[in-house]
Amino acid sequence: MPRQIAERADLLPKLADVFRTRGYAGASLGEIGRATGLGKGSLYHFFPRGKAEMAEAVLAEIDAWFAVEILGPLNHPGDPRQSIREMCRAVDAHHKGGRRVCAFALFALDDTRRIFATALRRHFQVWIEALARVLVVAGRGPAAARTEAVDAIASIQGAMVLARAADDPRVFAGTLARIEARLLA
Amino acid sequence: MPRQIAERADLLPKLADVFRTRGYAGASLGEIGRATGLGKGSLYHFFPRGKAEMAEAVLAEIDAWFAVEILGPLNHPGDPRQSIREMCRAVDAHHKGGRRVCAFALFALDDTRRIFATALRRHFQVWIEALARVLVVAGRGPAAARTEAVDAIASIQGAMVLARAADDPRVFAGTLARIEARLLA
DNA sequence: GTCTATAGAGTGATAGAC
DNA sequence: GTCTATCACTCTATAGAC
Repeated sequence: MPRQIAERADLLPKLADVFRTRGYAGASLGEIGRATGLGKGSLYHFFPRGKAEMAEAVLAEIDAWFAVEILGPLNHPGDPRQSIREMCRAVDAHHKGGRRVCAFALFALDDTRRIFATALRRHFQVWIEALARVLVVAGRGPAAARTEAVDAIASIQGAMVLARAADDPRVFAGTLARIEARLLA
Repeated sequence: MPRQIAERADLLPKLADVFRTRGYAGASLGEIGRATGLGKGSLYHFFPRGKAEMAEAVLAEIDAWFAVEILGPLNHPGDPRQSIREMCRAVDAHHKGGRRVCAFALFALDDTRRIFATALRRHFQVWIEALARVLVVAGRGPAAARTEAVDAIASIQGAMVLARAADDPRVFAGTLARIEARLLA
């Protein structure tokens, strides 16, 4: 069947699922092949550099989603409180209410982070800076805005850790609600 | 000559190092053998159930350390502010100032968490409850103490994620200092 | 014929189990 | 050390679109 059955873009959500559940080291090509329904030939056709390129593409796609859904509201001029509300709604959607981890957080914790160091650094840096700018518009001083942004984003990541450890997504939802309340205060 | 050169207890710190840097799936027996200087035969002598038993032993050893260094001060009757200060000092030591991840957080994020679900749930639950009790002694209401404990511990975990992503341990130190200040407020 | 998407046998290396 | 299974990956073959 030589006709185009799969497109690279269609593969990315399935790849993301595998990396999110297994981690980078734990995601085997066998599992990836099963999840996508593709043989190794097809996978290497789309991603000539193999697993590393697949994970890069997944991170890039998440970043593209972030640019629209998270950074978009934050960079949009207007009511900073509205930007914060939209960010928190998007964060909840991204994490499926505490049931889905962020691949960036997952990759950051083990030595997978060395492979994707640049993407990891930029992802969180851009987010922190965008949130800090909104907090300045909302009336914080520049230094306080920066630390508050760091702490809010750290809390989001940590809430996912606790929710997964407790096997209870509500831990994430509860913490996210308090983060939003504090940012809006 | 089967003379006893290694003891199981002496292996645990080295095993912990491997699991912390590679993750559970990424930690191979080859790497573990290299780190411990032991052959596979010796490893299976000490841990008949293989890699899973090694990781269990590592988590149990961390929990034992936690019981003394973190839960000890929290459960010790006396000045709650002093308990909080000692907890934060122990947390900083445990994470080597942001340079070392917590194996529980690492295991919680991917599907390794299913293997160690009970240990993960209990680890954070016990910590949250002990910190919440201290906050009640410090004057918070029971519900506020509980949410504040959850948020503080989530922030600690998330600060490690950000510190690793930024490749800058100071991110952890800064956030931990602010967590301590808020708990003491 | 060329190009692209596919399948999968086959590579050596290495995995975990014993 | 020895075992088998599986790893990431390579390569050949092939079927259709042009």
